[in-house]
Amino acid sequence: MPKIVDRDRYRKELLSQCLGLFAEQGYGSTTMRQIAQGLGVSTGTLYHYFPSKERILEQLVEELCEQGIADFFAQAPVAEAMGDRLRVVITFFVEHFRFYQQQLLLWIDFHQHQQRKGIEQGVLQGVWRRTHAQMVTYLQMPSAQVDFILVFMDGLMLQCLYDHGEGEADWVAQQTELLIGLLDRS
Amino acid sequence: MPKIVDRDRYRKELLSQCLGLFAEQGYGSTTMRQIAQGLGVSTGTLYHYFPSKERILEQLVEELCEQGIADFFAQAPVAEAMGDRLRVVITFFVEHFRFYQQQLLLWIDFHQHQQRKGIEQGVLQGVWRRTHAQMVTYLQMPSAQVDFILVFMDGLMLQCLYDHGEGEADWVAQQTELLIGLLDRS
Amino acid sequence: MPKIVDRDRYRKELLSQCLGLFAEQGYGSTTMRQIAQGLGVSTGTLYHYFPSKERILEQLVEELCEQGIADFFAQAPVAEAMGDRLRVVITFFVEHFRFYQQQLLLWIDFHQHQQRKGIEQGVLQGVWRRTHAQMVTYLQMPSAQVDFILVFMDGLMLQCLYDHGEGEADWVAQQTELLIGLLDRS
Amino acid sequence: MPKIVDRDRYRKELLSQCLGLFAEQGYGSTTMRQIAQGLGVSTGTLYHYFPSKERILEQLVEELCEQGIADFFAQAPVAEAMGDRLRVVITFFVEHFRFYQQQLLLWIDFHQHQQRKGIEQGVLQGVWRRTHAQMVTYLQMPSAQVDFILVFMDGLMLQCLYDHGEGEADWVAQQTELLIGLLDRS
DNA sequence: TATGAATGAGTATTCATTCAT
DNA sequence: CATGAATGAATACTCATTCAT
Repeated sequence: MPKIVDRDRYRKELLSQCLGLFAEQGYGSTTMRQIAQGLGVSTGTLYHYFPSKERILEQLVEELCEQGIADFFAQAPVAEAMGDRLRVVITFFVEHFRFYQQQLLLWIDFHQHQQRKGIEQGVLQGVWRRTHAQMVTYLQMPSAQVDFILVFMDGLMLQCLYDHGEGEADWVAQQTELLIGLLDRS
Repeated sequence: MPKIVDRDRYRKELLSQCLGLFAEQGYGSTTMRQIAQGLGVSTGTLYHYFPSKERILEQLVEELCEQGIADFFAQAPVAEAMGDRLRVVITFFVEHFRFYQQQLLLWIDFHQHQQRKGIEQGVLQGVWRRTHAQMVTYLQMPSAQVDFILVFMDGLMLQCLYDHGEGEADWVAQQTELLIGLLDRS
Repeated sequence: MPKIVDRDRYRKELLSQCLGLFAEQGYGSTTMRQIAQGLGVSTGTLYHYFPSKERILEQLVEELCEQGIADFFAQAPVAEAMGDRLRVVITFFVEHFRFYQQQLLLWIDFHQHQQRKGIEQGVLQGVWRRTHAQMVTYLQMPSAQVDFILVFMDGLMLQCLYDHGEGEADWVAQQTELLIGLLDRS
Repeated sequence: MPKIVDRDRYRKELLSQCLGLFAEQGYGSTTMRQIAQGLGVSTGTLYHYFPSKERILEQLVEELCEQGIADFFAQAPVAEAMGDRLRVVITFFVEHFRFYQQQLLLWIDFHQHQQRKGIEQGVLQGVWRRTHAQMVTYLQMPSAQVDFILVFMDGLMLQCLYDHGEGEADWVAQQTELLIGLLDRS
């Protein structure tokens, strides 16, 4: 039994390292050899833990969904004022910016992968809806406004992909403040 | 099999059709054969117009940059009130939603492609900055607010990628109204 | 009728220019486009005069055979002394050194081409035998010695392929003198 | 499917088998598939040992240079009389006739390959010069005469390419005897 | 369990050949 | 006749996957 736990733990460890690789190169342009090299193992070992390249992508998405917002609630304090709760969300988001950015890119790859295979986009839809529902619960704001916030944060990650090298943190702070300001006033 | 007279015109025609293909499958997962098939030509013809798959991506990005926002200004009426101008922008954006969405996906692919080749991200940075500058000119709003609008629209395109099948138009309308409302009040 | 003569004359003209191309790059590594470019015509025109790449090689070999030693006899004076006749041969050979060198390379290509197609080497054998016979007639020397001379000249062309850039002429003169000297003494 | 232990040894083994293939068909007309088939491996394995077709040719030439005349000296007895030493050389040459013939053809291919790439012919020049120098040392004959011998042997290999099927051995013997006779008398 | 050599189907690219103009 | 765009089979090369060690 402990053997299996270890194996699974290692598998997840490898999996999490794949996120960066896929985000950087794109799933389709990343070879199994590159992945193996990136993880510091041989291709043979890679195939011990994952049956195929396809399954790496799929398991990675599944894994991230499980985690997902869970991490946030495990740590997010309950705040009285809505403004405070919004700040909590944004602070958390900013602190894990790279991670969410990589996750975003992964979802795009996964989306294209599903499309290629002619599969319905149910998985990502589910992720998005669960995330949305949980944010509504936490923020206690109208659904449309929560959407607005999430959409904005997606856009923020995208923009940071190809611009704002040095001044990125400042720019993100400026933009998030703008968001908070606008929502406060409403 | 008619002899093409305007070689460059035809090249651009082919190029523009590549956008949809790359957006759907991702650059790395789209084969030259698929591209050729999608364009209704043979692989040989494809190579008659483009020296390599890589150059298709690069030329496509270059081509879209030239066009870029130019299309918008060619058609956008000058409005007195700032609110009207914002509506003009958003209406234009919504009307060309699919196109901008595909362009967004292409830029992500291009970004990863550049990263793979160890090239600086100057091209996309330039595109973004020019777009920003032109929107500032048109909207006559503070730079930060223009950023906010563009970021939001990016996020919108992303979200529509994997959700909102039927009710997409409504949802987009709701969200853009929210944006306009928030900015109006400020 | 004159039309045909013209066409044929032009075909031979093109053909003769192919010799240099094949000799330089090798038949297998020379593309039809390179040939066309080298001849200053389009690939379409090339196919007006030759049905296939293969046939260019074959026609070229055939053409050269017809010419072959004929050119020599058309010009070679009849000399009394055997030594003089040998000098005539060698002088002629040296004067057309590049041509014979290219022809040599062509024959090697042709030899490999025939082998690839599983064809007997009768053509080249025939060329060689006719050449030999004619040289015996002209030089009036024993068959074995004529062979010796021809073999030596083949070797000379080969060596000059990859050495003796500047001092080639001198070296060839030295070696041919050595040949004449050795044969004289016998 | 045994796991190869000595990677470099195996590489050289494969390499040496390429000589015959290139000599028979010519480098440009030999496909990687044919090579793989000829070596009894898959194309994948071929690329596991060689980065490109081009490099096979280049490595093959390099490898043969290293060996080169070394093999001769490893076995050649020291003879007193110059005539005896010449016989040793010629005997060795005749015994390895096919090998030298194939090497000759390879060098022609390599020469054309270098020319195609616009590279100076230094490699082959070097080989030839080293060979020449070593033969001068062994034979203790004047440089010009050694050249004469080597040139003659080159020519001999060439002639045997497209003639003398059955009676080849006899003819070679006759011609080499003629060479020895001529040089003896001088 | 881990390795990396081996495989061959699949990918990008080339090239002899055709054909509408 | 001449052209060069178009074709697709063939070529060089890659890469996910397997398997002996």
